[in-house]
Amino acid sequence: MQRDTRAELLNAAEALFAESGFDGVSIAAIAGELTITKQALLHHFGSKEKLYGAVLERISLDYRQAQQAVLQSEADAATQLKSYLMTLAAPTPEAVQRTALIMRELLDNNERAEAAENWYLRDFLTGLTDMLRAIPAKQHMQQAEALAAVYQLLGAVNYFAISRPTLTGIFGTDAYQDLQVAFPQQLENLIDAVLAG
Amino acid sequence: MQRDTRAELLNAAEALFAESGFDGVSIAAIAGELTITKQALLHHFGSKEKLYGAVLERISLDYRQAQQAVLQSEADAATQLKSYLMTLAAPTPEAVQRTALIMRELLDNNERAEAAENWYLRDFLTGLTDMLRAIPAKQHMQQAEALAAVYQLLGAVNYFAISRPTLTGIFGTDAYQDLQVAFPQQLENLIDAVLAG
DNA sequence: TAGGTTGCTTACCGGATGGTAAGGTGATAG
DNA sequence: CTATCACCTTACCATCCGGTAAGCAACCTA
Repeated sequence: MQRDTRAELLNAAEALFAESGFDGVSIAAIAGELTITKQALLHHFGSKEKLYGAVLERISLDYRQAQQAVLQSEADAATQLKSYLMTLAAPTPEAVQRTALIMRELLDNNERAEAAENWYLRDFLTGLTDMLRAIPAKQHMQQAEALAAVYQLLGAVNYFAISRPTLTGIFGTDAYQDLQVAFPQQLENLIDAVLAG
Repeated sequence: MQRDTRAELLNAAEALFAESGFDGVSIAAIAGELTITKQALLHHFGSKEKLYGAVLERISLDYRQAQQAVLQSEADAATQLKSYLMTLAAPTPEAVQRTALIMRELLDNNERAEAAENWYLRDFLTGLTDMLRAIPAKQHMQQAEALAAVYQLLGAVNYFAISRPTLTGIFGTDAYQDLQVAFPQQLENLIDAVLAG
């Protein structure tokens, strides 16, 4: 399979899985995005589950790479972690899409527990806790404490990202504009408060 | 329809919708939980969408009632908000279930945008922002700022709640036990840091 | 006792789903 | 020139889905 064909298929699958979930999308719908038949898609990926796995794998790799890039900057540990979290909070469509997909994965992990995929997330999470514990004031933290703290920061970032449709529905698009301005400011406050404490 | 029959049906539907999502559950599966036929369930609720709506409605009502209960306590505003958030973080199966269902709703709201359901969440959210702005040190906050801050706290609480399967899969059940102990401690730190700032 | 309502049942349906089987086409390698 | 292989097609299938139609027994009411 051609490199870019595969990438385009993964792009389409990622977008649709993020939007409607594994059960909410048919492979025919994914194939239709690129005017390919359902059977051609199955030919490339074998099954719907494997396609979904390939999407997850690509995301985890990208996440890890972004983490490594931040780690190689010259800034101190606290600044590195903060800037990485602010990057995750960027409201670009691609970032929001992936946030949604990961959240769906967390929710669905009960039933479709593909242990294999977890290992990618493991690196991502331990990378974050390492970043936190690299901060001088936080070196006393136990592994569990650091992970809990990191998880709370992730939640603070990600929960808002997936709520745009609901929030605009409730408060209107104008109010949501204000929210989009206020959110990163408040997030900065929160991160500073946590990292200083 | 009998009161308790309806409640039992809603219980079963709530559990299954939370576990597998709207598309991941068939009405036959829900009916099977109470050993009645799919058609009996349809007879009571009309359609799958309406059943789902009834589940959401009951949850929102309960959320609002719990909020009102906290508001009628004698404690100061900061303590009220904090104790309410800690209540939301309680890892009881029922609370986790509802957290998962609401999160799925946020994710699916794109396509199945039933505007009606949003209004229940609206009261819940404005109730929270009111609680925040009742704190003397926070009365200067704009509506959008308060909502953003509240949303971050909600995310910090809820993201962890739905991640148990994934986290136990990655780190094992023993490590997850430690996490469950560390989480509320860190959460208390975080809430204190935010409310004091 | 007649009529309506509630709470179910069995029977059925059209459509969509994930997946299989088999065949064809064009490029590439021996 | 021929064999292989990647890539894609049409044809087909068993299964499950949400929803409709019609009927039936129990019960309440007039």
